[in-house]
Amino acid sequence: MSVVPLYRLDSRHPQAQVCLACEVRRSALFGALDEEGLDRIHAHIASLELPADARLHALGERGDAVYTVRSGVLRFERVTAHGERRIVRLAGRGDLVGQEALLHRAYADDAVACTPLQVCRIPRSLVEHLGGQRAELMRELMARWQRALDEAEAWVAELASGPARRRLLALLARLSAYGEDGLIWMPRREEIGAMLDLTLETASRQVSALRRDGLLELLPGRAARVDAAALRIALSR
Amino acid sequence: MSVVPLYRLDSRHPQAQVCLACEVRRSALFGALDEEGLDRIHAHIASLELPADARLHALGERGDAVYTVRSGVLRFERVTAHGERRIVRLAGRGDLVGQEALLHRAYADDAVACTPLQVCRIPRSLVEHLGGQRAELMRELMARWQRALDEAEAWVAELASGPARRRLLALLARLSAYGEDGLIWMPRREEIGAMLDLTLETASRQVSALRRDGLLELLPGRAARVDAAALRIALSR
DNA sequence: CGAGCCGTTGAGGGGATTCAAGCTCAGTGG
DNA sequence: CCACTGAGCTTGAATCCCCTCAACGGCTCG
Repeated sequence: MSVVPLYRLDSRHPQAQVCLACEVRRSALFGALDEEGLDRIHAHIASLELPADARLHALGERGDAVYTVRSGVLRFERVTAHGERRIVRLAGRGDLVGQEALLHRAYADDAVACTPLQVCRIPRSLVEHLGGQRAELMRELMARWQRALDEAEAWVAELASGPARRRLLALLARLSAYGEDGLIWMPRREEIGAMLDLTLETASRQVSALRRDGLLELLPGRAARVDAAALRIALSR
Repeated sequence: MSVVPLYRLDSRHPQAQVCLACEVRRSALFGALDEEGLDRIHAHIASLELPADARLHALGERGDAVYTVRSGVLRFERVTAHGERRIVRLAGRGDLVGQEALLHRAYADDAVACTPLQVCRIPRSLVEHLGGQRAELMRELMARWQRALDEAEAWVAELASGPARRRLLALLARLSAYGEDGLIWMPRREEIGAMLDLTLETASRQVSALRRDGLLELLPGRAARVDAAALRIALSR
């Protein structure tokens, strides 16, 4: 895990320059702050880069920071009462990760990078400090909480029901939303199983079927290209 | 839907008396407020009672209030991209419902009473007004958001995976948490199907099997009694 | 009393799992 | 250089669980 401290990149507005220039500013947590607000953020935010399969935080751990995703995809995993690993949610650019830290609570699941990941680490103390003064920040926080809830509910509705083929199609549709023009992160078969509640063999068979149908093209290095138009058609019946 | 306005129950502390006396105060949204804080809440909170199967709010609707559950169980429903109704989450005493209203957003799902339901209706304006002054209220709000997220993730992990019998056992375990000493709300078979992604026939067969095993006893009027000890044992293998 | 809703149970078929073998490919070391 | 190894993926065959289609019973209500 490589850490890039963001302070002192500019002597006058140390963090401000970085956050203003941030590629995800409009969708990021501090997008709600004006320049003056950003000016108060000094050396508190750090940019992290994680390789794929690295863990951002662990279930049961008590953290003191939340993260916003600048680029990449990450997954939230838990172990069920019966000892099976299940992936319960994904997050991508602009999403907030590890909100439990704001409540002084242990993280509810493992957060693991799917792709190489860039995140901003925001200490709880900073949020608490700014939160008191800036109502927009609280609003933005609540909006992100709601987005996560929505994602989790949509997961139940779309990815956890119906036959295997449709579940996989729905998963590819979600992954497409994180990628660019059809280029997606392609999970391992065992991971597909953990997301859709299938065995890895069934996942493999379904992937093969979509490849035969020309809907999906596997690329080297855990990537793939999906035919967005064909995907929509396949999903609609 | 019967509405009981809560103002003027006491001339000096109109709402305060009610909220202080509230049976769920410790776990309710305004439990974080002290007496002085409660004193500022005048005629703004109303107590509602809904019969079973009544809708508290509808998907797509823009509301201007959130609700806290005082008693009863309610469910959140959505229609999938393929037109099937799915139940994605449950809420019970102390849970917050309709948070989308705080963000000026449309509700993300239907909220329907499972049992006769008592809720407090809290206007958005009240939360906005108090939220600026009282940081504890914001904390309490965030905690409830996180609880909902946790519930949704647990739903994915526990109720949406494994064989039908285990899913039903997991569902009964959750329902037991809402009820008292084994007395639970017993969903219709079709509703069990909508929660666990099963057909109503399969749900019925599994219910029958649990009855034969002495784990579950059906009572008149959509109620049932579960053997908590036997349930734990059955779940653990 | 018939209509409709809800629940139960049966028979048959289909889709997912299980068990198993073989494949590709990258890394390792003889 | 190439066999050796192990991880990930694919495919086949048999089994099993759940779905589909169907019939029927209890109950409420017009």
